[in-house]
Amino acid sequence: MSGPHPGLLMFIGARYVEQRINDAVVAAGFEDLTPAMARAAARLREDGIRVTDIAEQARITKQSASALVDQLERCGYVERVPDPADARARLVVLAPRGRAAQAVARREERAVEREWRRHLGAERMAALQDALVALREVTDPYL
Amino acid sequence: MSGPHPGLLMFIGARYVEQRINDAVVAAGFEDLTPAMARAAARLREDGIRVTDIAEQARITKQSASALVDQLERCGYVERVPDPADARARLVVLAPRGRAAQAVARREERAVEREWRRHLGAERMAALQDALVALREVTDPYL
DNA sequence: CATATCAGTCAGGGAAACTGACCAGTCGAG
DNA sequence: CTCGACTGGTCAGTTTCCCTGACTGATATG
Repeated sequence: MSGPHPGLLMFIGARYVEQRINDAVVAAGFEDLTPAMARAAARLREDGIRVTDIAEQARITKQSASALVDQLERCGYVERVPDPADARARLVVLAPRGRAAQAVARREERAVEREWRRHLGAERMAALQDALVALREVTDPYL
Repeated sequence: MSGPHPGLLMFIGARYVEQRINDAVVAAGFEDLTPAMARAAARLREDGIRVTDIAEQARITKQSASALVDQLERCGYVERVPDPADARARLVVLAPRGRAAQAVARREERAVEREWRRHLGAERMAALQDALVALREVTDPYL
């Protein structure tokens, strides 16, 4: 019919972005940051997040999330601080090193976006963004 | 600026499709087919394919590809037959059970596409497809 | 205050990928 | 035609990532 399935095309695109960002972060000297750690770290907010929430958003068990946070903590990317609102919980917050790595990742993300825009033109890029956002209503149970 | 990065949105969409297809295949009684096996099996062609080529296309090592084909073979989805053109090689071909599973997967794939088209409208769906195909020139080294 | 719920850890296991070393068949150059 | 380089594939061993199940301690609810 109309060529490859959009799902496959999205997979290719998503893999490309992840690879680009990972390469950039590693090249910037953060060599101990694995893709899985990065995926977990991507959920971090300024005001901290609970391990359980990371797990839920990333669709992994809290044990897996906890192990990844362990690694991130050991490598100095994050810290665990007590949650003032709930004595059972602890908040995962970015440490300075994590903040630096995140800046590199965001910069690369923007670079990829610029390249795509240059390749597609502003119009088609906007159409892509629009369609993807709209699709999210169907494909993302978190929203 | 303009909401989530397209790479993330693509990831969400791709994960959704993979999940839907996997669920459908499992529901149809192919419960021993893991996502990794399915990803390898998706590369199969009517006329057979070499393990090395599966590895290259799926971007995994030939050892990993070989292990997945082992599993697929053990579960009756594929067979390995000698390659008439090269005595070193063997061709991986679909067995009847694999053909049946593939039919289910293709049907679900089309169902997802229909749902997306209904949600977006034909026009935006076409724009999405168009942009994704164009992006592939940038993101897919295989083309 | 008793019980159910929730945050998180501990222990153990399995799937899927990797590297490195290796064998056997094929191909091209001398 | 044969010898070295290349290629298809396997074997052995390891790592990463994620899972289930059982558990502790803190909080919330009746």
